[in-house]
Amino acid sequence: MVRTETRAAYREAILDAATRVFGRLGFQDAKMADIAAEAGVAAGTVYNYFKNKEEVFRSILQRTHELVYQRILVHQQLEDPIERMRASTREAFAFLEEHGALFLLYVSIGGGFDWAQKRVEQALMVENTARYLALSHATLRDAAARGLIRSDVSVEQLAVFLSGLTDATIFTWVRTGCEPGLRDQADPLIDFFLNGARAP
Amino acid sequence: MVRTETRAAYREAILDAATRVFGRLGFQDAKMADIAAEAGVAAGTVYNYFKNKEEVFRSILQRTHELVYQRILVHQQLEDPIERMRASTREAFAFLEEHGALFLLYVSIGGGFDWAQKRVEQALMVENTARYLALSHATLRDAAARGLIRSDVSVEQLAVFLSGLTDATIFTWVRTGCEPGLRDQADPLIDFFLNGARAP
Amino acid sequence: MVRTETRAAYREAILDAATRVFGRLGFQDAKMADIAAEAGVAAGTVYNYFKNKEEVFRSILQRTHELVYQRILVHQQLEDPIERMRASTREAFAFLEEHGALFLLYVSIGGGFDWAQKRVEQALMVENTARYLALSHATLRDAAARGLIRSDVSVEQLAVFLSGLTDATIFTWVRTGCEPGLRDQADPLIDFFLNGARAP
Amino acid sequence: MVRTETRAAYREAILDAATRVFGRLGFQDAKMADIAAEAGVAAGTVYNYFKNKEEVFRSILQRTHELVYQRILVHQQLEDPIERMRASTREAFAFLEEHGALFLLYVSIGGGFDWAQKRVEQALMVENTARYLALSHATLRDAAARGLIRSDVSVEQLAVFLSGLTDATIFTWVRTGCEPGLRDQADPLIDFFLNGARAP
DNA sequence: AATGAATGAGCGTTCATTCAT
DNA sequence: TATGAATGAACGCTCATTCAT
Repeated sequence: MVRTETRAAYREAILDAATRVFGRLGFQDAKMADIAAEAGVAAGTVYNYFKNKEEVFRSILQRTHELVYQRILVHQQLEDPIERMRASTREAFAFLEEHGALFLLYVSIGGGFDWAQKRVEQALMVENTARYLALSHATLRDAAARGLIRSDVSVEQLAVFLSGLTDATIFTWVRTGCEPGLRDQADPLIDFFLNGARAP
Repeated sequence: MVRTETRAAYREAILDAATRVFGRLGFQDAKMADIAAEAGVAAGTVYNYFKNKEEVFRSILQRTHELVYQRILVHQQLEDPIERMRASTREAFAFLEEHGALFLLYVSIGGGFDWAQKRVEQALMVENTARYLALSHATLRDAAARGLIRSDVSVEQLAVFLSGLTDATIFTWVRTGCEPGLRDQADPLIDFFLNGARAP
Repeated sequence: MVRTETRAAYREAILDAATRVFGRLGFQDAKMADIAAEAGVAAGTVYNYFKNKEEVFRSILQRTHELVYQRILVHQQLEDPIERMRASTREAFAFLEEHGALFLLYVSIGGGFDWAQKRVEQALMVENTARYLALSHATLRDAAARGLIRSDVSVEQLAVFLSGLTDATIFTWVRTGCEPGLRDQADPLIDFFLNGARAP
Repeated sequence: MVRTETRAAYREAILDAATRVFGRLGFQDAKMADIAAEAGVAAGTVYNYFKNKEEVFRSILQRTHELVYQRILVHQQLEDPIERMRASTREAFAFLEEHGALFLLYVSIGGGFDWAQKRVEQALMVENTARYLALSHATLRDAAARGLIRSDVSVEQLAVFLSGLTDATIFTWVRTGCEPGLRDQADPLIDFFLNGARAP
């Protein structure tokens, strides 16, 4: 039992360290030696827990997605779909404020990573993104059924827009230095999503 | 004069080649040898025109931004700010449809590239982004002044939302395989920007 | 006593496992982990019995040589030196048929192993080879004394030829897939050794 | 042209250096850095001429085999098959005396090299060995047809014996320090091959 | 100015060996 | 004494960049 706990602790420590290092340097510039040093273990030790650098990265991604997903999932029981949207967005923003570096990591997959052959990662991304989208679709469908949002635009299209607004807000937050207060932007975001820019 | 033209032609040829290669492989996986081969020149020749790999990348970015900016600039003379938005978005989408690979390149900067020290690129990105934003801000300010859009949300905030909608649309387009028709999504996008998701 | 027996049993089990693994992969490609796994013990355990990988190898060699030597020794009491040769060769071939892998191991020392500094192994080889040669020399000397073989060629030279014929036969046997029947080639070999290729 | 010559010269220089290093240290212990240093080039340069370490090795082997084969081939026009055997053996021994290190290299393939998966090398070996054997078979068949050697043993079997005698002689020569005089052992060897050890 | 080969620093990964439990 | 995880030195190979021609 102790063994198992120790192993798990090592694994987590390495993932934590890797998250910091990847967040600081990006996938390519992060060296396995950096990660090991940050975790306070020998270089070889990392390989006792992960097959290679890519798997370290993949594991962080998976762990993070799982975490965020679970936290968002909690709010899906809210009756009002609009409230569900607000709560989900707020939760996602809160998570980012707590784990700033993670986002940098998240973003870093968007591009340089595994461009061509190694679409594997992208597949993983897509799969995870799909889970979020499924929640979003369900909520929007519910809202449409209740007449709360327009039905002349598909929920898929609306979900794209909603995620766009969310991502843009996050990007801007990161660009402006991750100042506290991101989570307060959830409600204005949803308001805009609902009402648009047209003067009332 | 001929000299100058020849130099310019070489330069352009290399940038064209590099754009294709970066678009295909991403910054990290693209080798200088690949670029040289694609351009039909020797590896060393690339270094007669660009200091290093990074400068090749930077130059593509700059050239592209300039191109897009000029094409968007043309529409800024439109009287109606809403029309300006529509035209600008349409123009940006049209450009992407014509130069698909460029976007991949653009995206590739989002992440792995220049993560830490090399914030230089990001500065360049920010600068260019700022130019677009300035246009966007001006248009939105104009629209607000004419009472076409709400004034209880800052134009800066609205610009963020607008760019978010645009980016999300582009992302989705790329993810679904760059099928023709992106430019047709400009109007629905602006409509949504103006009206939001609320049932009318 | 039990202790000692247990230790000996462990040692033998590890050597057996190592013989299989070395035979399968060769010295370089065989990992200590492989050997430990094959023996059903932990990696560290191997080091309780052998100083290092090299000593494991050396021990196998020694054990094998001892075994073969003892089996060959039995036949040295035969009166007729020619019969002694036949019996010895037959015995060696029989051993190889029973322990195919061992030969692979034996061969694997011929080359990559211990090339430079590590001449130690070669010394051990030479020493063991010398024991076989001593038997061979004695037999040939006996045969020469009885006028059974020519005396115008030194027994040392004849022993070299005899071992060459033996090795070549073994090599060919290995190259053709270790098919059963090697031991049947002992007599034709000795016949050739005695009579040569000249048409009678 | 100069280019081609220069390239060829580099290639040869690297192969020469590699032959010395492999001969000194064996395949495994020879480092690419050693080879590069011995050749007086940078480590990376070796990779401009050979895909990897294995290919360097393979190339040496091939080059050597070709050389020896050509030298032996010259003597195949001799009328008398026995003379052909003598000349071929003498030629092979002469080559070894001139290129001592090569044999060590040759031997080093016998074992540690490419044990399991990498049977490729062995295939190459077998192929080259086959060429020598073909010559040997032809000569022996010729001798048998003329009634010079016995016909109750297959030429294939006799070729195995002949190569065994040759290899054993070489081995002994190497073991005793590569003293000059190897080529003088060709005739006694053939004599033994023909007459065997039986007292006349 | 173009060429294309030489350069060599740099890094992911392996695995024999050690050591705390 | 067995365990099995931690260790870290070692090395093949890549590729951006330089430079002689």
